[in-house]
Amino acid sequence: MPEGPEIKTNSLFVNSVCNGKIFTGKPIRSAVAKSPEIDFDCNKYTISSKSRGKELMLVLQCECTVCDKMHLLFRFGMSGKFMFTSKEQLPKHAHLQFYTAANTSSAEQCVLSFVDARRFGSWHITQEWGQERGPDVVYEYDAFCDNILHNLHQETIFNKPICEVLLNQKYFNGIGNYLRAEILFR
DNA sequence: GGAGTATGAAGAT
DNA sequence: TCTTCCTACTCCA
Repeated sequence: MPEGPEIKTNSLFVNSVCNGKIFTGKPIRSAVAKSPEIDFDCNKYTISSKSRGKELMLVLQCECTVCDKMHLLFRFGMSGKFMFTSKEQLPKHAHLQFYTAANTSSAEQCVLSFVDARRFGSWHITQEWGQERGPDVVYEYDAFCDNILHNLHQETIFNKPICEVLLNQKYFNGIGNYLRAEILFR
């Protein structure tokens, strides 16, 4: 699933389902996950999201003034996605789980989870976007264009078949195999 | 039941 | 440039 548009859609989805919700407790990591534990044990926090190319940033914001925000950078690999379900319907392959507080407006406890069947995806505790990845074509259109126009003279990068150039994430952050195929076909 | 396929990308050669 | 990580699904004998 996940190339730029799907990452953006996932980010909008997270913001939609988490709007007005309070989350609680330390996020739960599955036993087989390779990405780090999240030491953010907060009684009441909110979750918001933003995206840039193939990366999605979750922001955990504690309601108290004592705790700091925590930023988590996600890459989705080949099969990553976010889901929001009841605790009872937690999907298989939910490798990082954020639980809503039980006493919020909805009666049952819900879970925002990062689901990734193939486990090629990852998360990192950082607020920096990937250093080797270029601007987002939607959210940073001018920077996206400038980045390409100012580097077009670099023959080792751009003097190649366009089907190879389009996969260079330093300039086309968010383009993957299916998008380059669609773009070149059209 | 086995072979082949899948939207990523780090690490080895 | 090749290999590896991993699961789910389709197709075929």
